[in-house]
Amino acid sequence: MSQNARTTDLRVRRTRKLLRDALVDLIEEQGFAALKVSDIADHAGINRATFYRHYYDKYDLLAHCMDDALEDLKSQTHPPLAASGEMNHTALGTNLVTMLVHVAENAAFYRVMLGKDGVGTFVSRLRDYLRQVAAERWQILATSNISQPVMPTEVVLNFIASAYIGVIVWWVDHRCPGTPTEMADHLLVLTIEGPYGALGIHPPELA
Amino acid sequence: MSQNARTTDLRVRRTRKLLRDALVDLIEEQGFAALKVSDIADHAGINRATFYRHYYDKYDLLAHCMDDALEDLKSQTHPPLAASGEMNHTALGTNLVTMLVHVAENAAFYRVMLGKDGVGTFVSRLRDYLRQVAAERWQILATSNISQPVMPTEVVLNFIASAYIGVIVWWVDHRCPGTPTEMADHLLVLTIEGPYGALGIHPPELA
Amino acid sequence: MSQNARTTDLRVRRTRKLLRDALVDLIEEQGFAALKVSDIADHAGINRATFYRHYYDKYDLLAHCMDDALEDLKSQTHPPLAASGEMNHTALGTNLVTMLVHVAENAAFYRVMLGKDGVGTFVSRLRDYLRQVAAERWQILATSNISQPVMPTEVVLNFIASAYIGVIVWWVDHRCPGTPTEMADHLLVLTIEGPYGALGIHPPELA
Amino acid sequence: MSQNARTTDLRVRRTRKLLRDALVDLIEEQGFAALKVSDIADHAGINRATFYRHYYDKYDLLAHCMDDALEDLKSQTHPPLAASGEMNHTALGTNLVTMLVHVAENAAFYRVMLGKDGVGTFVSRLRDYLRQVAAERWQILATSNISQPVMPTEVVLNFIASAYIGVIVWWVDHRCPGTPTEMADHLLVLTIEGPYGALGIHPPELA
DNA sequence: ACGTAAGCGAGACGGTACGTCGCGTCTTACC
DNA sequence: GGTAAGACGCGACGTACCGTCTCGCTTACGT
Repeated sequence: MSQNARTTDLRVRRTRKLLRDALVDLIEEQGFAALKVSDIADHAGINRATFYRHYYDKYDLLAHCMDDALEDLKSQTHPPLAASGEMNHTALGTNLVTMLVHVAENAAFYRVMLGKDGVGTFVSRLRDYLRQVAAERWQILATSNISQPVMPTEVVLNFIASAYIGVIVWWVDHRCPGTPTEMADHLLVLTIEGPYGALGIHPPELA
Repeated sequence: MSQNARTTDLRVRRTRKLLRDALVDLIEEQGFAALKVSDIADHAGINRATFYRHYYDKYDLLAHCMDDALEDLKSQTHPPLAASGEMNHTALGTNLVTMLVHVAENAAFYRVMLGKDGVGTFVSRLRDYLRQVAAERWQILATSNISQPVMPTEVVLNFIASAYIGVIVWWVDHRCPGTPTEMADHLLVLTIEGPYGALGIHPPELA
Repeated sequence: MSQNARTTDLRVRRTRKLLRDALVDLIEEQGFAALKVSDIADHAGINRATFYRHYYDKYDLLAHCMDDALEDLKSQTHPPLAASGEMNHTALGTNLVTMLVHVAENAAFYRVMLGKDGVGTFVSRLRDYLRQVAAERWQILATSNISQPVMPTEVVLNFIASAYIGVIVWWVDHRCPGTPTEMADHLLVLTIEGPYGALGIHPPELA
Repeated sequence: MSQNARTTDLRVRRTRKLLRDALVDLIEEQGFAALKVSDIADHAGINRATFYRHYYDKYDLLAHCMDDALEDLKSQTHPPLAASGEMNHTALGTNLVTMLVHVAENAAFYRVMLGKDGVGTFVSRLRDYLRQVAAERWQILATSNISQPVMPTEVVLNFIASAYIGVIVWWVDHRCPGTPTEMADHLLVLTIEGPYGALGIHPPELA
């Protein structure tokens, strides 16, 4: 159960991989809540008792899958800092593209985790991560672009993080139309110019 | 089980109300997944077998609670059409305020349904509703304010709907700071000027 | 529930009769153990709640049916005492015939109560009654026909009582072949000459 | 559930034995009808769910107990055929003794199964067996001892089989007074000379 | 390379919750 | 007052899935 770093036994690694793959397959078919441990074990061609040698329960298995995915995601994105310490707008866009590429590569997984009947916990964790990324970006901008915020920063960060997830959900649900780069552009426009701007609306009088 | 509108028997109505109240109470304490039917029945002071005379299972009970909440929400908001057929910006803001008041009144329910370990289905349904409202709004604006959209409308609608939910989640999780009117203002600013604008950032060059 | 003698209300008498008839009908079809109160009530065309106004449960109803039957049986048989105080062998045979006529008239009831999956309690009660009748007969005979018994009287009485029931069971199970008088003759022969004698076997040496 | 002959798993055999023993104990205390599966499981120190892994319900368990007992009984008695093909009266008596020894050894079981509130099915099965044994005996006698029967053989066989059961019931209910050999003698006398003969009555005139 | 400790399959078991059923009580309305 | 209709508390039912536990067999590892 320990998962202690670098388990080396081939059989163990094989078993765990089979189980994790089975999990994603089955969540897609039936949703996570409906899954039974025996389903997962059967689908993986693994004895049920063996499942318990590696994971406490299906939630534990899921958590490890989420860890893997988020670990992978985090390892590919880096702070958008220019050498000068200023905002590197290119890096910012690059990060978005990187993230969307990762999502596209694991489209089945994200569709399953974020969609209707998705896994609330994963949504939460992903949102937290996006918020944190946005916060870091804001930290950098704030130093160079001082201004008085008209609302709590937290509100804006939650707005952005959730909005991004909403777009990602739509994207994977529709089998990732367009390229990651195009989607990243859309997100940047939405972030900088706002939804109205993205729709081409230039509000006349309103505040 | 029939649930046929306007069940008249007082005992039946009483029983169902007790069960629905118990559900919300307990989701708050333990989360929905961890709930047992016997917990709900006990907390409601109802026999477990009686529970099954009214609902198939806890999911059915939950669905009815969601129906009630969304029904309530929808009945309070109305299309922001001016008499002239033009966009009524005042009505638009009023609708937002109305919605937030409703959320604040049912803060416990929304905190529970939308938060970490929330109920994916409810998030979906609420998002669908918000997207639909946004779509209607956009229909009205589109006729009077023609312009070429730079991205699929669907992307923007999902962006907005999810973003609103993200803000609502933050709001109820922090016990609804500020007034509904202030929050509605924030949302309008975020929608019209975008997150950067809301933070007071006026991006120099980026298009 | 009181059953107090001569309940006079016509509706009550009608309800009880319907229920008792329904009981016998249904025991025949499904056996007593498998019966539900609602089955009985339905078959009787009576509301289930009304059933409980008259009987505690199906066992109570059954007990009353058994009481009726045994009451009826007992009221028709009389001690086989001649005026002289001696055994009246004619009366003895007459009693048997009377009993068998009663059984034949209630064949369905006895078949149901005594047969495979019958009601143990009724078998017991009937056996007790037969044993008591046999004991009385023996009392009379014993005074006039002294002899040293070779085994406890109780053994013989149980032998006879059970044997009679066995024959009755066979008789009603085969739809009462022959006349009650013939059966009574058979029983008398079996009782007086014994099974071997009844089969025409005259054992050479034994005993 | 398979019960396939010679289940080899020690745990399975142990569990089934515990359950069967518990059943007999509890029938004695409360009667079969009043027993709950949970009572049996508790008394056996077995989880209720495990009960259902081995038996459909309490009736199934009972049936298996009856099978065991009758199997045991049958395996100990053998046809009373002399080498010459003639009736072996010694073997006949020996069989009776064997049977009564078996009954005495399982007195609790038989008291419970045959007594008041006994199990009708078991009484039936035992009676069928005794009738069959008697029939075989009669087959042998009939060839050597031709005579015209005065009543259907079936009547006599039922008479005997039921009578024997009646005596057995009395015997186990009174904690098996006397020796099996003595009881066997009584039964032989009753069978050959009849109840009147056993009581020392030599009926004067009646034919 | 090979003996041995491990991982594994099979399946019995204790346990908990499920959804159902039938009981017996009660209330309401009708006749 | 007797009855019909039906909600309800209660408790047992039989099932499903969980997580644990042997018990042998097989398989990769370490010397």
